[in-house]
Amino acid sequence: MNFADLGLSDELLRAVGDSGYTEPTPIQAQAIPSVLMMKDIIGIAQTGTGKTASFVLPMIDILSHGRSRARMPRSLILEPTRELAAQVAENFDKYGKYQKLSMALLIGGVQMGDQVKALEKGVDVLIATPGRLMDLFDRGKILLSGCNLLVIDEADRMLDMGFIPDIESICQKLPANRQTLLFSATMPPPIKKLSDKFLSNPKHIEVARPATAAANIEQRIVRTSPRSKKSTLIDILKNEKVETAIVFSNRKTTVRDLEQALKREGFRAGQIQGDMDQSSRTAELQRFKDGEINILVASDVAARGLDVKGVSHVFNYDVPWHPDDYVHRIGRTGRAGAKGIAITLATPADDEAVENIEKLTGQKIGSGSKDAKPPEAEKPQAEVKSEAQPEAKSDAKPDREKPARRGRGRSKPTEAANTAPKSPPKPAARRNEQPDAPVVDADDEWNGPVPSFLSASPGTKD
DNA sequence: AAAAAAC
Repeated sequence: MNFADLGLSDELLRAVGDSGYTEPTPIQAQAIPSVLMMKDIIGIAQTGTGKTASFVLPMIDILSHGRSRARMPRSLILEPTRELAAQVAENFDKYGKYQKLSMALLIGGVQMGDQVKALEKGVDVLIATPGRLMDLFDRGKILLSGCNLLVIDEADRMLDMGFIPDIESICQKLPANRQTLLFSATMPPPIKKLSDKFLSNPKHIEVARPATAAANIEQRIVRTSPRSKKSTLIDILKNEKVETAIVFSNRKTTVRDLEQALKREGFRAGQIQGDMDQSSRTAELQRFKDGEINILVASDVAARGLDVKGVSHVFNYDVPWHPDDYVHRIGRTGRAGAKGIAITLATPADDEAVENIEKLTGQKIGSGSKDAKPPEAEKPQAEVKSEAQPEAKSDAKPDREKPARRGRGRSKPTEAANTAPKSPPKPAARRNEQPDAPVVDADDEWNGPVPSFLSASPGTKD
């Protein structure tokens, strides 16, 4: 399977090729032809599966025909956090470079002026967080009646954040005959309801079981006490050769304190959390990507979706109270089949939270992937659902009009394109265009500059 | 228990 087989334009294929990709990930192979045929889609996939490109690529081709009109964007992408929205915008830049496309990034925390100006000129795609979008809409700056393509990304996260009423209200402002793509890592009932209400006859695509930890991430737990937590972390950071790490904490205040403490210890540390103004958030992330700092202390604002290349370690300074968050956090490392190490600091009070995580992932944290088999073994725990069929015979074609088929039935290990290949995990510094572990790979998500010591030059292949 | 998101 090759990108060229998916029905994309030459310009787009060139841009994709420039980025060093040749083979689509399973979700891309399944979604792209359908999106091009204007079908609705429900994609069950986490970030890191190549999900973003699965809608960005076909959208660029769809939008390259036709013209935008003032205040009437032609498509809309909704994202839960500002950083994710920015990340998607970067994808449009990267893959749309040979086509002319206008876009506006509508997120809070920044001046409205430029956003309004862009809207007035007319844009092909709007990438937005719900709050700012609603705000601008209420101010009469946006008409959504010409918006024929809607993407709801990270729907379950939107649910967590209480955005569903906003999403519903936005959906109702769009033309009824639009195309809608909904992506979610899980399908809790409210999301199911939402999709029943706002999607018509969607094609279901599921590429990875939600809430499984990737086999290439070595998970460790370190028992400690609340009092000695900080010194424990510092010891590990010093003794283990930690190249690049994201340190997650449950509280914004802890993030702040910890960043200070690490700096005092001489670490090149920075922070990202929601109490910082947007410019600082952006700047800190950039410093991390640039390699100016190598330790990013973060709240869960950075837990999902953010993909900075080459993060060697993830620390849970606090055990997350929702087991889902654990999976998302550790997914910031070990991408693309590279090895990653996730270290969780646990105090006795965290016992229950740890148990819940182990229940969810079906593996003991302490022993990580050690007690089982090496990552490249035949059947790692965190195997992708084998039902996702990258081969997709010709049923990428329109004939398939089954509604709500929750394709649970088949579990034929097909061609194995989506089961872990034999190849050994690639070193973290390697670029990859071929996910070994679809649960957490994805160079496609983040497109910004990368710490030079973390990544090979783009386009470099093994 | 927290975090995120508009002004």
